[in-house]
Amino acid sequence: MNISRAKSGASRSVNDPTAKGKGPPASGEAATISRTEAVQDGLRQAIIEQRLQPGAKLPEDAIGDAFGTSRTIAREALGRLAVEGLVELKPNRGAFVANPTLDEGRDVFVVRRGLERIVTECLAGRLKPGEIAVLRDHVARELAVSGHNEVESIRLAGEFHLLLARLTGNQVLVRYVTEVVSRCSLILAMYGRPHSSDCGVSEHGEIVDALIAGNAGRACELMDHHLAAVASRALLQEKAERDIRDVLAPYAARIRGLGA
Amino acid sequence: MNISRAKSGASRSVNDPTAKGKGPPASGEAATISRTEAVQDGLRQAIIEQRLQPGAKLPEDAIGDAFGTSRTIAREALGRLAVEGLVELKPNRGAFVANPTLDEGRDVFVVRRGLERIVTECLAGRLKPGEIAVLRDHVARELAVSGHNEVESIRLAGEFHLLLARLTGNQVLVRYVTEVVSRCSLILAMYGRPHSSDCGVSEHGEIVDALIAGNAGRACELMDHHLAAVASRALLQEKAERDIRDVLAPYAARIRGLGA
DNA sequence: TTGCTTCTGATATCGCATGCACTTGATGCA
DNA sequence: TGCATCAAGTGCATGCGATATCAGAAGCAA
Repeated sequence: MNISRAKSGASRSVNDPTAKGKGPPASGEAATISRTEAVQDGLRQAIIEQRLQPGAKLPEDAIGDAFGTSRTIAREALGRLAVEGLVELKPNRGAFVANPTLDEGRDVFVVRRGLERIVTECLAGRLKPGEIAVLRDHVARELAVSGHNEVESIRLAGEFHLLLARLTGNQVLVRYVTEVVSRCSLILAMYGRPHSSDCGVSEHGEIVDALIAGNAGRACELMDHHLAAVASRALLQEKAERDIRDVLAPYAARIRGLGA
Repeated sequence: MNISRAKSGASRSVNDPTAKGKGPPASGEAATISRTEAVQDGLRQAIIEQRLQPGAKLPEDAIGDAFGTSRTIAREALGRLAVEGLVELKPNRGAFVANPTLDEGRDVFVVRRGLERIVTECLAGRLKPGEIAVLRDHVARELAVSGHNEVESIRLAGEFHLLLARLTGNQVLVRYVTEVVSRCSLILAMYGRPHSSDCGVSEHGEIVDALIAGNAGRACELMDHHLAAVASRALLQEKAERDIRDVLAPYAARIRGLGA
């Protein structure tokens, strides 16, 4: 009844052409495909924020219900998230929140460092005054919430990197950086230390300075160190025992001890 | 009748788990989702080989018919190709083969150079004997067809870069490189000179040599020059007048001349 | 009357929901 | 422990309403 047709208010409101940020009919990836994208974005957010735990099952029915759409839309969104690497599709079994291994995490960070290096090279010395203002403002906001709003802090930190990517004007780069930042968020949530998973704000500021100065070499170096630091904070072995066998190993040992 | 159900021989044969190249059930992007992927691959190939001209309409019905599936599958394949950038989706209008502008082409090449730089850094000095043999063999095959089989030559050239990416073992990298190589193929076909759109084979050989020698710096330099050369050959203005307005401009001028 | 613009109906195709068959994993039973 | 039965949920095709484009008709100006 509530899904009788596109009259469901929630999904309709989403469908209205709100954020059409792109240039008019110019570049490739045209206007959003509405509902699928809405569900995709919602799920992505939920996964990144760990509202959906890694490994959690994502039944098409349940997602359709939750978003007020049919399984068709849910299914398509899941397919795209699978391409992004945030969801794992098991044939005939369904979709699950990705549960990346530590090695996969390392791979993602390797690619991210490479991509952000391109961003840095594209931007060094080419920032316009207005863009500089936006960046400075962003860093200031990061500084403001730093220390007393963990969630927002992490969100802004990711946003900083996306902002840089967008400033290149290179849509391909934007897409890839968006993807790896998402995946890194998930990986950080899984393996990072609870309270150090955000970027160092001061490092962001330094990077902006180097970009403005037009010192490409230094900017790249700073960015790379910055990401290396994030990665090393993220990819700690300590929380890497998500694998059930590792988690259960000590218990199993205890039991074996009893038996012996 | 022929689409009564999964009895259609063509699509079934495709569905059988043939190429499951990936490691068993290990990493993220699990087993292929069969039919959708088959259609996606078929369309991708057709686009890259220019059997489907840039800008050509891709109706769901027609694609479904062609592949012996329903619109559902065709639709999903088109959606994924849109994410890849090979297809453009216009809301309520349908799908079209991407028609990238020269600027978009440049963007893709920028990202490709960055990605392949990562590949090179990952590989330098770490190739195992078996892998070296595979690479040498591939270059030899490129040399063999070079000059008298344009199509195969281009295919092998792209394959060389994919091969390198795969050797890194980094699945994220593999996916991104695969995508940009596809898009570069399309761009080369659109804007490149007819007979120089393939990679220089000798350059491939040199890159392999540098990788084996473990000279990361030189390998990166070679790779970057190589791709810069490909890009410069590709992104010529001369064929950039695909935009109808540009193509017709001289004719319009003539008419205006008559009128005046 | 001729040519141009605008309106309206027809058609093709999309967006989405839903139904049916089939696979998979679970449960009960020998 | 091994096997048959069953339920849950995916995989896919298809139907229905919606939307955009196009052809032709009507209206209007020259």
